[in-house]
Amino acid sequence: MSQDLPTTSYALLGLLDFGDGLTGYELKQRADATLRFYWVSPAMSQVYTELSRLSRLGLVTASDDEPPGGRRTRRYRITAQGRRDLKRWLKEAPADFPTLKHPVALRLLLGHLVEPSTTRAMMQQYLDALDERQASLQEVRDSLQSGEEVDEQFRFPALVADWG
Amino acid sequence: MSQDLPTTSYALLGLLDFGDGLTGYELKQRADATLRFYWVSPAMSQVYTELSRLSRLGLVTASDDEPPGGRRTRRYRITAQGRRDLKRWLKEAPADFPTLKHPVALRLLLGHLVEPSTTRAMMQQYLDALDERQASLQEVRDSLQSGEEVDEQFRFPALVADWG
DNA sequence: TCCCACATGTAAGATGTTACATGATTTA
DNA sequence: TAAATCATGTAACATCTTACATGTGGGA
Repeated sequence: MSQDLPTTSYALLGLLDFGDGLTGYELKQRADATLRFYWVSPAMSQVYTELSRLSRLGLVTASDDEPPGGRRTRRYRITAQGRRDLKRWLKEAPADFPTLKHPVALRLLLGHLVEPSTTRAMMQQYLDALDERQASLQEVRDSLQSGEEVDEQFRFPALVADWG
Repeated sequence: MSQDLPTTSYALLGLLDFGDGLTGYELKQRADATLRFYWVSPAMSQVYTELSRLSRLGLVTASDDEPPGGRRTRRYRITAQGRRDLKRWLKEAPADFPTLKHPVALRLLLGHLVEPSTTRAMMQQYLDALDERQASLQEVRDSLQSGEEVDEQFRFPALVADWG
């Protein structure tokens, strides 16, 4: 019990900790809304696999709701053990470096291979998409009130925006 | 021929394009020195697997150097086909968003679970490590002269430094 | 009635890591 | 002479994605 899990597991566990009693589907939505800005938002199917692992390890409990003639849903809650393990991980895991995968920067570096116009077109495409993303981030921001988190979430995309 | 490859393949191909005739070992070093700032630097073993794939696809050629009684080395060069495919990728691939995996930010978000002192300790650890990283980045910077690339490379860690 | 959002999973496959295995050359 | 660096790979495994399969409920 309580071996080391991948960071994604702890991230999901953490999301469950302040939004208790979620379905896998809802959890994925939370992940898309928050996690994606400083971690990867796992695919739907991975959320389910992760949840069944956490359940197997006793870090979450599942409650089966199958109302007569209704739709089957399964709600997950973090257990005391889960909270314990999560805290332990927060304390003990080393402060790893952020990993950035920036395809646009990569291609900019290789830009000497193609005509400047192509690179410009790519950047334009990127900036357009950025605008959309910023808008969606704004929504997330509006939906929160606690100051601290927002700062952190906002920082990265703001910096990326700088880039243009 | 010339299907789509993962971004990492093109990244390595690109590195080969301006540092021709490298061994797998050297390629890995280049990747560590430059790629890691805006992409992941693949593990040694993956570099070799990737090179044999690229070789199989005809995008690179390998020259076997086995001097009598000496150490076996294999140097890789990008082919015309490889350069063509790389250019095609630079032109056609969509301008994907950067992906950030930021364990420290993640744990900051979950910080309410542990005592502030623990969080502070983690941040301190992180900042210390950042200092080292900045120093190593400075080296890379010094070893280059062309202005453009440096800017891009420098941007991210500088922003991360902001964070403290 | 048709489509979209909700809801849950399985299977196959790609990507990428760590551990293992081996050996030569250089430097302290 | 011992350790670090150079050099190349294989095997096992973990992570994560896409495609597939299935079905309910609500709204246009």
